[in-house]
Amino acid sequence: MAATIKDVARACGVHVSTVSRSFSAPHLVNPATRSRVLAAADDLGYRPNRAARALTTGRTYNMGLIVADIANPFFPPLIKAAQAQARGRDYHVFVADTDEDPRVEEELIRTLTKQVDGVLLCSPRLSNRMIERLAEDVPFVVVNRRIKGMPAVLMNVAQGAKLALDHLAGLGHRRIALVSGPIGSWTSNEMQGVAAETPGLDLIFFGPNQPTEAGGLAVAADVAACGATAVLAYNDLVALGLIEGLSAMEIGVPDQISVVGFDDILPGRLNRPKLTTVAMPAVAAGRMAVDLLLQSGGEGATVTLDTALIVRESTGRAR
Amino acid sequence: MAATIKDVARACGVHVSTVSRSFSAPHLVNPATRSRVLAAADDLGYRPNRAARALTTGRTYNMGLIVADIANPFFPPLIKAAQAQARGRDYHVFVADTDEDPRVEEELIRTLTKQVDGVLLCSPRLSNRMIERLAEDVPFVVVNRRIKGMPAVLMNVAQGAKLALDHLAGLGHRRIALVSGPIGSWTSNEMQGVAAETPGLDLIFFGPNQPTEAGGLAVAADVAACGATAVLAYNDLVALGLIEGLSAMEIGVPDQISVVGFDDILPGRLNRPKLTTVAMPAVAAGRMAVDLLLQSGGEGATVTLDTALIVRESTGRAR
DNA sequence: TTTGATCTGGCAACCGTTTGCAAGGGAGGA
DNA sequence: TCCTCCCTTGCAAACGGTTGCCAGATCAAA
Repeated sequence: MAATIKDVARACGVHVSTVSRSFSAPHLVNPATRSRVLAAADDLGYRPNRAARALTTGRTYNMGLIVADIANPFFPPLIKAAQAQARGRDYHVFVADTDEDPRVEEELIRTLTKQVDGVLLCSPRLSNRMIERLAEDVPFVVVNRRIKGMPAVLMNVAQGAKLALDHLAGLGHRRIALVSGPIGSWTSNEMQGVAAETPGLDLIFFGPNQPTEAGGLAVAADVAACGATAVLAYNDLVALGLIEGLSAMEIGVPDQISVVGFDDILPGRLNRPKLTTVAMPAVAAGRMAVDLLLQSGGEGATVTLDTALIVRESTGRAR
Repeated sequence: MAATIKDVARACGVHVSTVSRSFSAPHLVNPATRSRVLAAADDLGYRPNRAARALTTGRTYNMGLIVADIANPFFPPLIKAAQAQARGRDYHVFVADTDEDPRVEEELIRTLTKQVDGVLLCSPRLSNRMIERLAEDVPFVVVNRRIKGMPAVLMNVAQGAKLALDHLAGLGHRRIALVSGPIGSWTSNEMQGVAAETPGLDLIFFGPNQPTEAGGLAVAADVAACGATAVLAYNDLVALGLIEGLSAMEIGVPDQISVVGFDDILPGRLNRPKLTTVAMPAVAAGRMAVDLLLQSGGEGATVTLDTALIVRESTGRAR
């Protein structure tokens, strides 16, 4: 159907290798010949078959980007940043969603392995062991996970959590609920770690939870019952679900309970009350991850990006 | 590095073709031989190279899914549905985002062409002519666009717009602002068409606009100034931006202006006031599009899915 | 035992492209 | 005029698989 390198070669009476070189090693072919080839190629609408090329070169100029849940508004800005960055390097990004299911994640990685030069693993749910094993077949860069010897882009969650807790403490909150995320989440562990070592706080842990609005909605009653005057939520979706649940119980935010989220996603900015949250550098992370993958070729560089507290309307003085 | 079909063949003393057949044509090989092959393959961690396989078979078992903007919460549910459906058919979906840029869209399609068996084009921004031309190289299914002879999944926007306008008319609104989307948007045209032929309405058109919160924010002042008592927005993001802009001007929604959106995305459900909107069947559309692509192989079936009006808090009686 | 049908597995060509090697030709130096 | 050397191009193998064809083996029926 579509024109191949042979068609082009035949059309201008040269060998296929000359056509090939006209594209990938122009200095090896006579300028006059080359322009004839290019003209013929253009005429026939020829475009090199990247998959076939990859077979011999070993480079696909594709990279995979695996996220737990595209529907979580935290990811799209990261994805877009990664795609834009990759495009600038003549790479294309294939995005896939695992539905928060480690088995799907593994299967996806295995499938992708041969079709990409590397994979960006965002907030993976697989075990470190499994990730290390899979890394033998294809280079990884992990985002929001620390794995020994593997290039990683981390967001300074500990810093953000500390900022948030200080903010709450400054408003007079002592008894604080910590609504964590799914099992295997590095972010969740970081948050809990910082909280646990902050002195003078009376913490109540809730988890694991789905990292979604539904997850927040589901724990709202428990949180309300535990007597906390403030909540630190795993992410903004959870925080929004929580606020939704609380207001359904006629519990005002921030009048009766203050809520802080993580991520700084769009719905949080539009919500009433507008959500106080720890902003995660998703765009920078997407860009960084691509650069790391393309540069390092697997060396274990780790980049940590700063987070920032954005105070809006969902936090107030403790009663 | 990774094991190839040759390694497996050598490991159990058979020819590569026997290994190949053990996977892709089991009935042609002796069960005993086959289990030896499978054991050796498992042992070596062999997985067929899909790209290489595609070279001879012409089938990649991949499909592309191109959207204008992943960050628009309308798309993720559609993407997830498509991925899930495809997974069930042993297909994988590569998602890519065009940043609302037709040139990026074209480039992306060209790149994808050889690496996938077909492409799902969601709300494309390319011209019909260009899409028809590209369709010569790879089968398409378009979502939310009608192109002669090309399989399509449409959402009944006209129906939804009519529902919304009737709702507003029933609340006593006569002067209604229509805030449209980007140029080339089929959805936008459908909306305008229905509105224009609805009698007894005093319509003011605003457009084209970016299909985002920023787009809504940008026209808020004009909409406020035009004297309309109600607005039909291109999508929920625009509606939310509009509400944001209006409330910054101390104009209450729905007290002074009613707002209806399109899509029914999460932020709209969480927003205060909760957004009245026309729900689009994104999940069904994602599933349908995959089925159409896999069945038809390019025949021009068209599926139209119903929409529904969801009345929440952003619409009220006209003053 | 012969015949023929049915299985099974090897051989080799092919998919579209790249790339090391070598051959041909022209130019420049001796 | 002859010899190098470089530039340009063709040849063929390779990448990792699939598949049509053929030959040998097996087995049941005659």
